[in-house]
Amino acid sequence: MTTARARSHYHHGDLESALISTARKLVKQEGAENLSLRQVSHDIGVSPSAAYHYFPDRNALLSGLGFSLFEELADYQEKEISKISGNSARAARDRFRTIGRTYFQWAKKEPHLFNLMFGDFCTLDSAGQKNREESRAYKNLTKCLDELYEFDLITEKMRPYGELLAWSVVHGTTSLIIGGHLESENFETALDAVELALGIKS
Amino acid sequence: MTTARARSHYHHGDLESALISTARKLVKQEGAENLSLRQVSHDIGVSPSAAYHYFPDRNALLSGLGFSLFEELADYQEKEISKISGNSARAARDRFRTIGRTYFQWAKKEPHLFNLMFGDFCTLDSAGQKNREESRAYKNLTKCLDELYEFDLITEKMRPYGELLAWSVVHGTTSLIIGGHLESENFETALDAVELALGIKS
DNA sequence: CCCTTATCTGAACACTGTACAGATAATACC
DNA sequence: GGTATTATCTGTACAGTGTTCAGATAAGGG
Repeated sequence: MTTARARSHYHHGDLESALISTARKLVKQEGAENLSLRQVSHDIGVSPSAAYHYFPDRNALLSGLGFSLFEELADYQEKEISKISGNSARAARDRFRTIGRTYFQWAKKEPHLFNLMFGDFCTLDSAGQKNREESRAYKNLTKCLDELYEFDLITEKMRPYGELLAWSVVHGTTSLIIGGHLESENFETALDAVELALGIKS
Repeated sequence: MTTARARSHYHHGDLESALISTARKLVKQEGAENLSLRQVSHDIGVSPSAAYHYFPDRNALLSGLGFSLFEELADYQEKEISKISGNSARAARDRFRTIGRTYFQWAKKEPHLFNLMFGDFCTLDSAGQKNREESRAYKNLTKCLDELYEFDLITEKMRPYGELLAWSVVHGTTSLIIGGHLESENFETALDAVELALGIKS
């Protein structure tokens, strides 16, 4: 019972995840709009039409990849956050900045993958699935802000705006920087602004 | 001396702007990634290779379109801002909100065009040109914030962050909403948050 | 061992971006 | 006004794309 590799060229064994992972490799290099289904198939060593058994069309493959990328981002965030232990106000603040920074750093390291996640490709059809995973990253943010509430680190009147302000600033600066409309240094400045706005760090 | 239309099918007369405007029409409908150069040429009634006299390749046409869209957005913003006359603090605040709202409304009305402007397509090669026009929209924001400074409507400590905070929140919420990750109502809430953060409206 | 079923192939179609040699018309010059 | 020059556009061609579908192949259950 070999798990993945098959000796014959027929019956690859794990085509679906092979499609996604080599699609990931190619999108990472060339961007989503330049992904060729034929190239994916060729790299795996399989016929061009084989993919159609797992994905109805090219967009579906990109959506599937996009979905897995939201998982990947959330995993990365959680891994980094878990490095900061402790129940202090200081630790809570560090975790807050880490949430934003991991978002940015991930995008900065994989701009093409980031653009896929928030571009036109996987938005339409698989929105349901995506939002579920997205909410994992969103829940990390929510949990972190709750922690700040508990330490009374956020101005009363700003509490209703915490998540929205933090997410939109982080996402906004990130995508503007990725798109070349803003310099990288601005990201930390923007994080400062958010902390000031929420009352942290005063 | 007819300006544009030529009677023969040769020598269209104003092919470059015809290419951009029908590209605009098609991108608006189908999105930038689905734009076909052949379709553009066909719609104009010209040979597929005619476009190559004005744009080295498909991306260059999209870049040219993207460039013109930044002008269009700035024009729209300025038109709406100019409707608010007066030198009062109230007018300054209205203009500030209008800057953000026009940005959002334009994107909401033309999501595909918005995605082209901030997507992968026109970022790389024509960055210089784009930034010049972009700065027109950015200057509108800067001027508006200066007005708010004059009326002493912005907290001292938040002044260095005004532009960055406003732009990133507006752009962030806009692109998240366009992408389907956030509901439209959140935009006005985000504007409220920015005003609160900067000290306006207190 | 055969037969059903999932999996993959191969050839085909319509379409794409792009290159290039040549046709066409506008323009400059005499 | 007629002619040469130049910018503009056509036509054909090529390689590559997404997608479809009939059929080949292997796996697994009876």
